[in-house]
Order: sequence, then C-alpha cells, then structure tokens
Amino acid sequence: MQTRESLQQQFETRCRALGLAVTHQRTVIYGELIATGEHPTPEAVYERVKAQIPAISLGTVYKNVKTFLDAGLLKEVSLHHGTLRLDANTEPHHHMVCTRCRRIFDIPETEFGPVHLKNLPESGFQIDRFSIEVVGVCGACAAARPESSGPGASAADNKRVL
Amino acid sequence: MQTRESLQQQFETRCRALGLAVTHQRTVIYGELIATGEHPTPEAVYERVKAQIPAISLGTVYKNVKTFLDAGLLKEVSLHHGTLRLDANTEPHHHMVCTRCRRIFDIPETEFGPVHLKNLPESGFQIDRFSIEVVGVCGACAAARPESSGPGASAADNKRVL
DNA sequence: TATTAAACGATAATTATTATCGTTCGTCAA
DNA sequence: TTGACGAACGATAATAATTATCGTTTAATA
Ligand SMILES: [Mn+2]
Ligand SMILES: [Mn+2]
Ligand SMILES: [Zn+2]
Ligand SMILES: [Zn+2]
Repeated sequence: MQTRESLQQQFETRCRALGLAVTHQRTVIYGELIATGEHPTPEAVYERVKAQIPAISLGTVYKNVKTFLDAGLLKEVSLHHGTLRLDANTEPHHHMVCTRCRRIFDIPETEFGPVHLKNLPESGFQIDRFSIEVVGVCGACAAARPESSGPGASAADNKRVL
Repeated sequence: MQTRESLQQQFETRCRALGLAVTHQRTVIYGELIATGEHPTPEAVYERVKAQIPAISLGTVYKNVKTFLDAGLLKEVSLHHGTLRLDANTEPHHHMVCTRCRRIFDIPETEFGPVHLKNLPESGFQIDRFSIEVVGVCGACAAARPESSGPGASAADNKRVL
C-alpha cells in the first residue's frame, strides 16, 4: 500500500507523465484528498481547499476531480451515482454491473459462498447486510467492442441503454 | 422468492395496509417496475408508464417512487446515489457504509476471505473486480440513537456529516 | 351519492454538475 | 531569464436530476 507521503511526493511526477500542469490548485486539491481518510463529495473538497486558497472556484474543483478520475489518480466509490436506480426485487440479492452500458443484473444470494469478515476496522459498526457487486463488462458490450480497443471509445460512451 | 404475479396481486392489499390510495397511476408504475427485470431510472419508468397513461406527470412518478421506497415496496440499488463520493485510495479495497450519516469507511481487501461465485447468471460477462459493501450503522450513529427508536427520526436525518 | 383528504398534473424551484469564455499562469524553447 | 502559447483558472451561464408548490381531480368511506 502506498503511504500518503509517497503519493503526495509522486504527484508532480505523475502530472508530468500525464502532461498535466502542476498548478497550486491541483496540488492542494489532491493533497486534501489524500490527507483525509474519508470519501468526500466535491463540495466537501471545495470547502477544505477554500481554507487554503480562498479564491478557488467550485468549478475548478469539479474540473480537476474529473481530470484526476480520468487519470486514475482518484476513484469514485459508486458506479451508479448520478441517477437513482430502482429495484422491485426486495429480497436480499446481489448485482452485476456493466461499466459500459451501466446495466445491472441480479445475482441470487445463493450464488455466493458465505462472505466472512475477519474483523471490522470500525468498532461499534452494526452490520445490516453485505452487498456484493460484480463489476465488469456485460456480454452485449463485450461483443460490441472487444477489449478496450477502438479509437475514441471511452468508458462513458453508451448514452442511456437503461 | 415472490413471483411477479403474486407481488402484483398483493399490491392493493399492501397499499391498503400502508394507508395508501390505490390509484391507477400507482398501479401502473408498480406494475411496470415488477414487470421488468431491469433496474430502471425514474425517467425510464416514466417513459414506460406514459405508454399506458399518456397524461401522467414525471413528478407523479418521482413522488410514487419515493413513496414506494419509504414503504419498502422498492429498493434503491445504490446507497450513494445523488452525489459523487471520491476515493484517493486507488488500491483495491472494500467499504463499510453507514445508512444514517452516509459516511464510508475502508476495509482492506485482506479482511475478506476469497469471494467465489458458483456461476454467472449472465453469460459472457467479463468480471473486472468484486466490490463488497458492508451496510449498516456506524458506531457514532448507533450511540447517538440506539435501535430505530425515537419519534420523527427517519433514515435520512443527518444532513451532511460528510 | 356527498364529503374530504389524498393524490394528481403543471410548473416553479433547488441541487449537482457541466459548459463557456475572457483572463492568468505554468511550461518550455530561445 | 524571458516571452510565447496553450492549458488552467475564476466567474458565471446552462443543463440535468430531483423536489416543492398549488389549484384541480379522484379514491375512500360513510
Ligand atoms: Mn436487483
Ligand atoms: Mn475507500
Ligand atoms: Zn454492457
Ligand atoms: Zn453513521
């Protein structure tokens, strides 16, 4: 596992490698993100960064967060943020999610062997349930575009096949 | 597992039990939701319902979807929809999510035994990774309000403790 | 069948996010 | 070191998803 220190040190190098200018704003935004062990919203990042750069714009935070996500410097916690996805199946079950078309398929609970945690990092956490997502590319999408080949074909191509 | 038929039959009974009027709009909205094995957005539900009730309003779909979610007739696929949550930890790992304050805690991959799927329901799905979420109530929230007691304390109380 | 509160449709408002555009700044070659 | 230039910035407008408001309609029940 990378330490926060080494990540911050590597930041400049990584930007250079990606052809990204190393601006003060970017340095502070990224610094705040690795400094916190939390999973903040762009708005929350903005609040923290504003303490160090009062003139920064929320738009700049959004732009750079997107840049960092594209570059792989950051990850987003949920694949399906942005719009509500409904499930009429109220029985406990799991999901398979296609990163290309965003379709979601059910997996019955019985298809998984029992999940067991060695020990909870957060003490006092009351577990309600486990939710497993199998993340990947569905058959239809894989057939349409094998591998990650094909020029100009990015991750967020398929507009609404929901 | 409940069949779609029995669910649809029970709809009226369930509404009565919940004190909800059995309207044409509600019946069709719920019918479409259980008829599809998909996990549609409210917009997609609206499109399908409009074929049967051309005069229906998108607002009505949203209102009833919310009503159904509150009543437990529907579930939402993702706990963290609505706003982007960022993660500076790009190593593979899992999460613990508090349903009260929406905070997210890391769980190292090593804390879980190997997850194995018996067989994929969708053929041709290329698995990229497994993502496990431990859903429950964090220590702080549990201490603040044990059980689901306390009047007027609903699931979406804590406004932004992100 | 009349009463009435709940639900509806239309539409305004809000929130999260993205786009536009003129100005500023980091990069790099001279 | 400096100057040119394109990338990035801040301000702000625009868009998308969702929620709120409000006058009208309708389901429930007596
Ligand atoms: Mn499902
Ligand atoms: Mn994490
Ligand atoms: Zn797909
Ligand atoms: Zn909590």
